[in-house]
Amino acid sequence: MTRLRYNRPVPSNRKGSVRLSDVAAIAGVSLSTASKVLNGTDRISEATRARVLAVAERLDFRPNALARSFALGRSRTVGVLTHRADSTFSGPVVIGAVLQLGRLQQAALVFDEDVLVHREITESIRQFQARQIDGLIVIGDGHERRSPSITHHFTVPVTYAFAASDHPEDVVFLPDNEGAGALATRHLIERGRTHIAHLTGSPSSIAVGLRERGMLNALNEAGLRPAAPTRYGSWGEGSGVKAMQELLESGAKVDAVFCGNDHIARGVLDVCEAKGLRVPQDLAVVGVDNWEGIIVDQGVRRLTTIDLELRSMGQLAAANVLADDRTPGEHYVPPTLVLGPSS
Amino acid sequence: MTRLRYNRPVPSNRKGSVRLSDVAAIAGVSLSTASKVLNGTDRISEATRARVLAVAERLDFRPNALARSFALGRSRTVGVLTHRADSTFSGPVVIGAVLQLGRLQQAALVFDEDVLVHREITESIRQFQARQIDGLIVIGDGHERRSPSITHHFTVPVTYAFAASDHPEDVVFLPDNEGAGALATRHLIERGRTHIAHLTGSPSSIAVGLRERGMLNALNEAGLRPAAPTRYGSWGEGSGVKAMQELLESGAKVDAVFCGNDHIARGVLDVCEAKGLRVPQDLAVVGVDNWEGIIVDQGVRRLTTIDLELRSMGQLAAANVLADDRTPGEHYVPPTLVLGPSS
DNA sequence: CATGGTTGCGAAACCGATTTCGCAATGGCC
DNA sequence: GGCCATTGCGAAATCGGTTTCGCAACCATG
Repeated sequence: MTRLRYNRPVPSNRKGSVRLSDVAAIAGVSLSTASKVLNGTDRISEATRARVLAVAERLDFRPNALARSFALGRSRTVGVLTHRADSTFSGPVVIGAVLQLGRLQQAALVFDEDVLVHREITESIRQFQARQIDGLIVIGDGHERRSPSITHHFTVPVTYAFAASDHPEDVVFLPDNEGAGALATRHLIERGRTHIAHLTGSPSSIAVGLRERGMLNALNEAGLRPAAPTRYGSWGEGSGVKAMQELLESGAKVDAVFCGNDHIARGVLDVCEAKGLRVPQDLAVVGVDNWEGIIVDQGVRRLTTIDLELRSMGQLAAANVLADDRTPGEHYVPPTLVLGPSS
Repeated sequence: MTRLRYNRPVPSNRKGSVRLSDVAAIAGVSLSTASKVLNGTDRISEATRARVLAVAERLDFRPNALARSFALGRSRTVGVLTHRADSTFSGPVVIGAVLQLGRLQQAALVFDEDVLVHREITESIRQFQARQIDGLIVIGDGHERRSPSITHHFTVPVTYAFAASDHPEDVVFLPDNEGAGALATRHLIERGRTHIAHLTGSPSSIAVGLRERGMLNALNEAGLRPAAPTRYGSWGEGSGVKAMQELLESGAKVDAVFCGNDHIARGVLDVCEAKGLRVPQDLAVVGVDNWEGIIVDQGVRRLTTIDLELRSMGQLAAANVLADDRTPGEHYVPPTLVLGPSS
């Protein structure tokens, strides 16, 4: 009767994990052969392949990612450079990017720089280089300024999101403000509205101009014209109240308003309630940003709104930076319509 | 006249980067000595140290992080396991954690699991192990359920945030709901209020119970009692409207209300406006969540509110998982008071 | 049968750091 | 002067994979 052979773990490792050499030894092949089998490179006979795979499976072999990275020179880590990631709108972009990276088995090394110094090598850039990142995602703050291009500091792909870069060959993902304006307007037209006004924020904002253009395009397609001159203001609820009151006082015939954001739209709703205007029967209202979607889980949705798909933008940027075909230039992320009771 | 010696790069590397061996060769020391100088280990004469450091500086030597990780067996990567990271409240926690990790030069490998199967080895866990993460942060969804403890699957530290684990020795960071209730109430008392009511969400929520207790404690300290029985409801604005109307109809004397969240508080504000109650003179209002702070950049703040500091929670969890002293048990993140015009 | 190409696999170099161990020189002490 | 401990430094092993190169066996072709 033979002595029971206990299930002694195979490796004599420091961490007790199974190494490729363990697999090779047990399968009776060389290290190189085992490696080739696992990676599918080079020609290997079907018999050997099967044997190695079986042993690897049995030992639950998991290649040491650190050794692999070292040998390949690829870190499976992507740098993410944010510009005030704690701002309201950047958050979803960062989350979208980081989650997508996770799905692609890539770690994210996220640095938040207060200022992006133009074309200068910052400490963050040096860190990224030292860490041998496989790619870099630069996430802006969604404002109008172009980010300084830092692509030339890297040999790995760099993708920009939520702020244009100042180099035309860079790959950039941006919200489609023009599309948002068109989407909102077409929706209102489909709902039978023909007298549509635009109440929005600061006229100096490029985004405002683009949404305006999108709206005008959609109106033109339908042979319509704006029901009233666009009213500019600030981005707060109070501004929406004021703009709506003035619009009503102007006596213009209006059956729908496209609002620059959801705050303004809320202000409009408040005025409607105060004045006894029924929404959407008397006036349809569409906002932008979908923050009811962000904030409200249990709350009641009051608004139809345009979601600029910031999370998708981060997701697309992450997928892009690791992709093979990266078309240079600015890519616009299609917005979506979120239906609510206001239209 | 000697020929000009061009600034030929030193290394014969594949990536053209400076290796430690380059530094050592030029400084005229061995690889090991150079390594010891750079890491401060072992005894080295001042002269050699200075020489090596000077050369390293001159060549702009940056150690290859991949080789370093491999040799040390530490990946400088922390796993982050989220449970629906796109939910409203988890987002800030994830952002806080990821940014803090970046500050600590650690990459984040973020996996989002739809379900955390109790104590089972999921594919995510296997991936984390294969990637040799240096630590793991488990971020819950802020709901009441305890996350299943997965600490035993890892040899590296595991820290939980935003959901208790079901193992008492785990390190857990949670919002301080009791503290939030107390903070809000003390603030109202300091403002001279003595008739304080509580309008909140579902009575089955543990968070609600804790906030209630915090409020009662603070009232007791001041020798006060609630101005009215707590009114429960849902978490939406409509619920706040209803509760406030009922409170007024009940005839109770009330000069302040503590609301379960900012939606409810908004509903209360609306009722006040409709009934001609001045805020804060006739009625002070405090909410919870500070979503005006999250959402509004330009908007006008209407509410005083309690910020549960979710971002800080992520930050603390990240710092903790890499720290040396990790006290087991549940740690409560102190909430902050955000002053607004409603109190 | 000679030749040349293909197939299957292994030995060894390599990636770039850290770390162990040992040697020689130096210094202190009796 | 003799002995031992300390100091300063280098040779070589190590981490665990990937990859190059070459060898031997086999096959097909003329």
